[in-house]
Amino acid sequence: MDKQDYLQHLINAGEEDVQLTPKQAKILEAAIEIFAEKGYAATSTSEIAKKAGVAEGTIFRHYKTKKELLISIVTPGIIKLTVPFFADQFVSEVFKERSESYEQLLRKIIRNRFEFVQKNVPLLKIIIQEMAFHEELKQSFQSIFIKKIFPKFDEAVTQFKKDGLIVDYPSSSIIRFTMTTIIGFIITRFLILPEAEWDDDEEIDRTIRMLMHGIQPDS
Amino acid sequence: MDKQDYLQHLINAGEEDVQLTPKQAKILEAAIEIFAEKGYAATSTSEIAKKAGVAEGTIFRHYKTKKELLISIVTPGIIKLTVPFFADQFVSEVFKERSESYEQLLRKIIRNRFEFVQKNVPLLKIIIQEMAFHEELKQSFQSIFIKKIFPKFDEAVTQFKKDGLIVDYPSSSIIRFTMTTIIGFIITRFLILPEAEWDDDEEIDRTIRMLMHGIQPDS
DNA sequence: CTCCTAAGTGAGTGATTACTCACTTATATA
DNA sequence: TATATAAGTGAGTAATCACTCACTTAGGAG
Repeated sequence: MDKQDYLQHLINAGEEDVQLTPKQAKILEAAIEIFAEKGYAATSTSEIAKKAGVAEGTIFRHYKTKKELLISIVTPGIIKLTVPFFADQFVSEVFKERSESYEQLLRKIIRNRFEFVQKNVPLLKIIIQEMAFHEELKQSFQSIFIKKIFPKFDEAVTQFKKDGLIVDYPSSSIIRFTMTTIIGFIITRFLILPEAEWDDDEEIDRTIRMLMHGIQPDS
Repeated sequence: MDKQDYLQHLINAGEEDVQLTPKQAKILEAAIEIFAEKGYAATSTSEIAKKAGVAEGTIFRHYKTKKELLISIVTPGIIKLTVPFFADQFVSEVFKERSESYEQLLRKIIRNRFEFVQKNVPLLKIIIQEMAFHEELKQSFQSIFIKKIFPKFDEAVTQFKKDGLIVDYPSSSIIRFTMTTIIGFIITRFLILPEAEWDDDEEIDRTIRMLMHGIQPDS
């Protein structure tokens, strides 16, 4: 597989849940739940089988190893988490419509990813946890980030800087600050303090406003 | 143990490395390294013993269980990570010297924690990873945050708001934004992209400036 | 009905696991 | 010097692990 095909292959992986046996779907469902709760290494295949209501051998009929099961969960998960940045219309088009501001773009991104994470909290937990320990997963993500997300972000930021709409710092710093703000909010909202009372619309709005204007009073 | 003593007991835990046997120190050292690299659940006690150069039984002479070994690493780690917010002079005094701004306070915090993390990257990895799976650890941290960190932060933010030096949003939003910015930077710097080229002084300065003034151009 | 293949099963296996225990060695105190 | 206590050891153990395999069941093609 050459490098051109690599990302396409990854993307296709996002749709591979089409031809799943009912029992295979149950296995994935159970594995996601338990991996998220206890972590991959602390989860036994017998436990997954029990929760999925299948024999332990059935897991290995579909996945050669326990690790292959993890990968078949996380890799499509990474795709789905980052796919808005793949879709050409998402960043580039928004960026081309000059009427729209960087602030508008950020609002779209944060709302879009907020809703995705809301529906996929356990998946996000697994991705964050297991990327730290499995080199292949980290590299899948890094590859996507470097080839797809960063260039588009960079294109937009560079243009907005040129137009004098955002501050003239290095793009890498602006992108890092932007992403940690958005990701930090989403992680706080769903992983760290999911049970606090959140006015989501208000908080998204304030987060973007602080990102754009900082925490000094309006001048 | 009543609740008053609880935090004091946690703080004392930070100094318990005084009366350590040489072999016990080796065990802790080895465990920190391997836990950080492979995760607690994927690490065997035989592996720790081997790396520490001791017999496996020696580990259980000092720690009743493998989990007790983890706790005796992470709990003091949490203390050391958060202790600047305990120390009365750190936040409150800075806040009382009105000549100093919120920006100055943030610079002190970010520099101080930057240097601590720099010297304790594996420890930070373990804390982040294992808090997700061990309820006691999560609660230790939450207890410290709610009782010690948040109130002092809140006191400072409220005063600065009153003085018109920072924007009049809810303190919880300002604190969340401030913390995700600082933590996001430190995690990016040491865990996500440790091998990138960083001009640390410049980047700390820009991070605080973006935090204070946002990413719109200077007005 | 006869193949064929894929899906599903669960008892079985060798390796590894956290932890124990009877024992030795070292240190301190009386 | 005698004695007690703590530190250190490593062979041993029951439990659990990921994975295998001979087998059954189901469904579709000829």
